[in-house]
Amino acid sequence: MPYTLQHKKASRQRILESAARSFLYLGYERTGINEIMHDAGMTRGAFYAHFNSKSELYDKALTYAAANGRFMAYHKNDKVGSAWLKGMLEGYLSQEHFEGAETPCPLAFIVTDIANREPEVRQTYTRIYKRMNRLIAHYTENKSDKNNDEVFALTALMIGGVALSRAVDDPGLADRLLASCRQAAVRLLDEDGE
Amino acid sequence: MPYTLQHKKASRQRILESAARSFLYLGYERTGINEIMHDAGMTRGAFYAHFNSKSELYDKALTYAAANGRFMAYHKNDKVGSAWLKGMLEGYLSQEHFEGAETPCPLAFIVTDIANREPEVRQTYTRIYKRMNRLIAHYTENKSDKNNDEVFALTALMIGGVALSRAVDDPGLADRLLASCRQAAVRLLDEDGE
DNA sequence: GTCTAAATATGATCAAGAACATATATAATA
DNA sequence: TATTATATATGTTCTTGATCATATTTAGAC
Repeated sequence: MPYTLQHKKASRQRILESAARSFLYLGYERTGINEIMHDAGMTRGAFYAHFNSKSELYDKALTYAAANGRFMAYHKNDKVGSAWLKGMLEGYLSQEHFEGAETPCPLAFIVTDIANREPEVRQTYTRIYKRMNRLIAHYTENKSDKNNDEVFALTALMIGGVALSRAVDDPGLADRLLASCRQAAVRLLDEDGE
Repeated sequence: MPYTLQHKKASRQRILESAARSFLYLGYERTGINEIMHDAGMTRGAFYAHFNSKSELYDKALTYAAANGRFMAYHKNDKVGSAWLKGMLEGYLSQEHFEGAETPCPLAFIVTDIANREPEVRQTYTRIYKRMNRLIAHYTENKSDKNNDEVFALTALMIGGVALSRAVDDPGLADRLLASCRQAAVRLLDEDGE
């Protein structure tokens, strides 16, 4: 048998990394297989030994980006309760996140692209979104036993804030709007805590 | 002189309408000049008598969509203060808005597409976004004379909520998250009012 | 009615990019 | 070292779509 299995796995990994970066920053249509493969140190032909289509790659890259993204990074640390929440908010609604973070949150970077993608992709996106909410709800420790739907507003605020700060032309405006979102997010959290 | 001037204006109008719809719902790359012109009752050749490029059309369609969009529609009614605000929120964060409204808000429908567009387009987007904030701030009537940056969080919540509800796979989830956003928005407003 | 300038239509060009088919290079095994 | 299965590379096809050049139609002016 040729080429060790880990060689192939490493190649696939590099493809996923470069695909995730490109898809998140340039969107679906503007990223090409050629460039992705070139960034991964290969040429286009090798692509089809790893994935069946561009759309499938998008799906896998989305999952990959979510697992390694800014948000999940915070999940790993050992803070608890509101300390975790505030730290996560600071990081998520930050300047570094929207401009050039290595691992941005796909939920925020490609919200608008998702509606036109294949059903599988939308399903993947939805799953990731649900997980994000579930995770935050866990840290919120809502006393009342009603559902945790308040979290939806918080995540919408986070995702909207980051997406907007990226869209907007004016860096100063981006900073101000992120600051405003941080404040509002904390306020929403404090109320829910009661 | 051939063709009356209003004839040309009417054609341009139809192009803008069909372009706005297509750009908002399908995004930049998935909408083609051919289809836009066909929807407007012409063929591609006629396009260049009205606009210089697809990118220029996008810019103009964005402005057009903003002027005729869901948000501006509410600006015209005669409600005042918090009545206006709550009505606007109900309409903006509504099911009809994210699924198939004739005139959706471009800020929410194409947030993520903007970062990769030409500078002129980003400038236009930013201008529209600023106007939205200014308008809401006007109705908020903030007592304190500090800046009105709290509005940024409100609009981020609105835009994020609508964008997410469109992305998500599950209509029930979309409804719940919109409801959550409506509640949170009102809460944010009530606090600012003090 | 004829003429003319501008609006619209048709045909052609050109580039980009996904997908595939075929070639080559690799590394484990015998 | 020869073999072989598989990873990667190269060349090609095909489609799509923006743009442009050239026709044709239109409605007002003479």
